[in-house]
Amino acid sequence: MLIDSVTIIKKLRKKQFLVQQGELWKFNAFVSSGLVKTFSVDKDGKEHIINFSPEDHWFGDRESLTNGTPTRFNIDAVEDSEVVLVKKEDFEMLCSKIPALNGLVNSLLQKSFLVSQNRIHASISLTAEEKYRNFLDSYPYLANRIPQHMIAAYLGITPETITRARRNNHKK
Amino acid sequence: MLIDSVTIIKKLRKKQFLVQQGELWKFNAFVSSGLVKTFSVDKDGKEHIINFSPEDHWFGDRESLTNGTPTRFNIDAVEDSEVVLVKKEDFEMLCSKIPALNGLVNSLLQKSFLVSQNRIHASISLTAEEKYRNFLDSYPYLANRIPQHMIAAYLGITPETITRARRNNHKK
DNA sequence: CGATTCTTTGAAAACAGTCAATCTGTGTGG
DNA sequence: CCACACAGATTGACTGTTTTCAAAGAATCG
Repeated sequence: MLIDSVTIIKKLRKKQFLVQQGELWKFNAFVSSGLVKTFSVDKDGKEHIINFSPEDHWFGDRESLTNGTPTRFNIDAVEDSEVVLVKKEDFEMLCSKIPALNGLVNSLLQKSFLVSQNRIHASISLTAEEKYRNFLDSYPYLANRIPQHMIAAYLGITPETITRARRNNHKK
Repeated sequence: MLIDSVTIIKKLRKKQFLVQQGELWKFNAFVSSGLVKTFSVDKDGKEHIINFSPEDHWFGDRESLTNGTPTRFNIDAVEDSEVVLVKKEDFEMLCSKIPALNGLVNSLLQKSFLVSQNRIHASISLTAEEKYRNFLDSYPYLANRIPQHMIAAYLGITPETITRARRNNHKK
């Protein structure tokens, strides 16, 4: 089958890297099961999480993919996962043979953009506590799959602050 | 001409609203001259700026446009501006008559997404001072057109913090 | 279990926000 | 052209939130 011939199935164990900063990223990627995260590591060794991608979500570094520049991010598995990779050229070939794919890509891109915009809005208008509660509201199905320190790294706050936010929330 | 027949030219004076929260946003919009900003106002009356759009940039609320929901944002003019509006239906008509437009839309969307992602990354990994310097580096041509308190509202920090960042920076 | 990873706690320090007053510059109307 | 008003920027003192650090406590997993 056409699609099968260009897909690469890859199993990742928890904590296994799919790509590391400095490498080139050449795929459109899809999580068929599990959960992967995209993150950077700063000079102090701290992780900053750009994105969580659970099953049925597309992911990858569009910047590296589009511009051919080395990626600034790492991608690894939060849980044991299975991902499907399609090389950029193969994906473009698919798009030309299956025009409807373009619409799909477009709507995914649009959704990603809206999600990003909401995250920005939360990021500039909420307190640390509110950011955490907002995360729980937005991703209730993820909250219990992701360790607290990773949620902290995603929100740009510390794990301790989350602990304290929970304590406060409990009292209410 | 085809395009002329569907464009609406609108002049905005500084501080004039183009749309306010709660209304429906039905356009694809382009700044031909000047500078507009998209922002929310919270319960304390504080502005949070989602985006600055200078000349030659597209803007609008894609969420309201796509989903037909009332917009959560306001858009007004930072400087006297001229904007070009194309109604959603007209724009779709143009897209069907000029297929190349779809590619343009897609690449604009992709660019917006990458910009958003960088902003998120800055937002979760930098200190207030670093965010300000990063803004100056990223948008040197905007920094002197936008009052400091608006840059603060864009970065999610206070104008006073920017003043102090400048003072520190000067000493170096 | 034993080891690792994750979370919680408390105390201190750093950071950024708030508030109120002052200073600066700009533009407008008399 | 001046004077005044207004918006924006700066300052300093203070407050409050968040981070940092180190230690101890859960929880999880091989």
